Amino acid sequence: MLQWLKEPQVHFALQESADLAAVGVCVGQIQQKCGLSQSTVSEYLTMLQKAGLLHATRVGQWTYYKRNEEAFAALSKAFGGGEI
Amino acid sequence: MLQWLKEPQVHFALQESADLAAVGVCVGQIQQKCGLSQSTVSEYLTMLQKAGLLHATRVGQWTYYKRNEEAFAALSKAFGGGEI
DNA sequence: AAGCTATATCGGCATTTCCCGATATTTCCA
DNA sequence: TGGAAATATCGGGAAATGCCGATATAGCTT
Repeated sequence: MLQWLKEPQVHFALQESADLAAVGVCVGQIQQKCGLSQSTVSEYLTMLQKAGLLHATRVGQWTYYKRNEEAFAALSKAFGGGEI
Repeated sequence: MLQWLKEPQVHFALQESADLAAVGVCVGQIQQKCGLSQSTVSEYLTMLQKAGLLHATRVGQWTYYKRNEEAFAALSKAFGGGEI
């Protein structure tokens, strides 16, 4: 799921006038792709957002999620920096 | 535990003539330090070894575990290299 | 061989995590 | 305003994980 969001243009069909890379991908699209239930996907994305790994934007009835690359860079640094 | 094994000389008393950095740390020492049961520690170390993160060396009645830094480097690279 | 020490494996209980359906909430549209 | 669509939250069953004591195995030492 996180890898899909790394390159949304590659993995998701674009939604009307929405710019996938800029605004993100909505729950329904991800749900459809991964095959889990709507509640599970929503829950999961909410967790990742609360953990700081994703950024959520509510637009109308949709919530668009996209990666917070800074958080991933920090994680990467933690690994590479010998903290683990 | 993995962080302790990063610098065994710092976290463990050396055992007789054993070179901690070279051969590793035995189960008993780790168990004593982390406070979990012998079976739990052994089980955990075995898992990490099977996962490729640790290297095990049996010497007499002791099994010495040390980090497989290459595996950690690969993990770090996976994070930093955009695979995640 | 007998007994001791260090480690490994097994069976099982307690807790946590995964994932779902049902329901609530938010927002749009007729 | 009433209803439909998208998402969020709740309650709970199933599966996985954490950790333990008991027991098995391996390698001393006498």
